[in-house]
Amino acid sequence: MYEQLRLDNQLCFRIYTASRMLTQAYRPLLEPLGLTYPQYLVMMVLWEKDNQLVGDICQRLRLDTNTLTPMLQRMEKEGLVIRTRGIADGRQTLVSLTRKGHRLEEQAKEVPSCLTRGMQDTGVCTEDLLRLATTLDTLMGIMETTKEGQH
Amino acid sequence: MYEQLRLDNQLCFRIYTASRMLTQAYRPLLEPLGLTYPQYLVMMVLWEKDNQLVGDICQRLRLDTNTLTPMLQRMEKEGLVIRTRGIADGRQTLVSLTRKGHRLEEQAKEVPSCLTRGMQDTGVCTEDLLRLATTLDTLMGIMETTKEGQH
DNA sequence: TATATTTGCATCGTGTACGATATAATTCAA
DNA sequence: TTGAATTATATCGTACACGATGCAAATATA
Repeated sequence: MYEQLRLDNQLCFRIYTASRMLTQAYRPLLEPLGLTYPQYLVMMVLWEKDNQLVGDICQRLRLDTNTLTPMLQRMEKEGLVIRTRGIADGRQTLVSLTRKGHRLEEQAKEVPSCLTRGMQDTGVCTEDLLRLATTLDTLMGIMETTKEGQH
Repeated sequence: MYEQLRLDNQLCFRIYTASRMLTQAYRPLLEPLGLTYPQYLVMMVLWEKDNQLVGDICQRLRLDTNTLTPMLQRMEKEGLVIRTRGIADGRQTLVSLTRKGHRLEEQAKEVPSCLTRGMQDTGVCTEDLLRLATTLDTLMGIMETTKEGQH
């Protein structure tokens, strides 16, 4: 029995599980909006700035086109976005919000607080969560650079 | 523009991205073993204790049978585990390591240190990572209880 | 003890993730 | 300027995740 292979010693398993649990926590809040969690992320990117290229969204969410293209196609079918071929550069695809997609922001703005409310008075202080965010940013920065080192 | 909908303010997005990046970091280490990251988790559970029920593994990894059953079937086809119907209780399925599955532990024991080595001298101290783990545990504990409150 | 309920697992359908490959538009180079 | 590399997306195949449903074995109940 190797100590380093114990599940409880795996930071990665914690992050993996926390990620799934958070997505599940979002589900009941996003279902009324007709969004999955990854789609909600795309919408946040577009609410921040409309009319973005597929590549822009890829960069922002750190997802590749092989994940985003089908997702955007589903969102287009749902009437949330429109995909138009680039005029200047014919290879590009521009993603824009529809009126429906824009309106959804009003409903979505309640989602974050709904999720946070459930965590009030439960022992996690804001300070802990800020530190969590900072450490994750550091960790991701490292993984970003070590990944590049492999090329 | 609602401040609470800014992507950079989303703790969940950080955890979601960190989880994907970590899985990607594991990939080149696990590929020689013929394992995906979720399969590696199953193997860790079985290396800790052989001959476990599907339900035991589900509980440990917080995954449902609709995820694990197909995964275990693939692993059985790869010759890593054997699934046998429970004798005492005919509904149960017992998952056991094959000789090949056992042997894999010897190779796998190098994986965690390989991953950690790349992070040496990069600014994240062990203390930060321990705090990260603690906060995540607290967070998951909260989500566990608030989820139950919905029933 | 016959039937209703529960339990443990499997199956199905949809939506991500992601490596690999394809394709068309653009740019580079000879 | 024409063919070769590059770039921006798209498509394909495989493997998760997970809600919903199915099913047989076990248990509870009348």
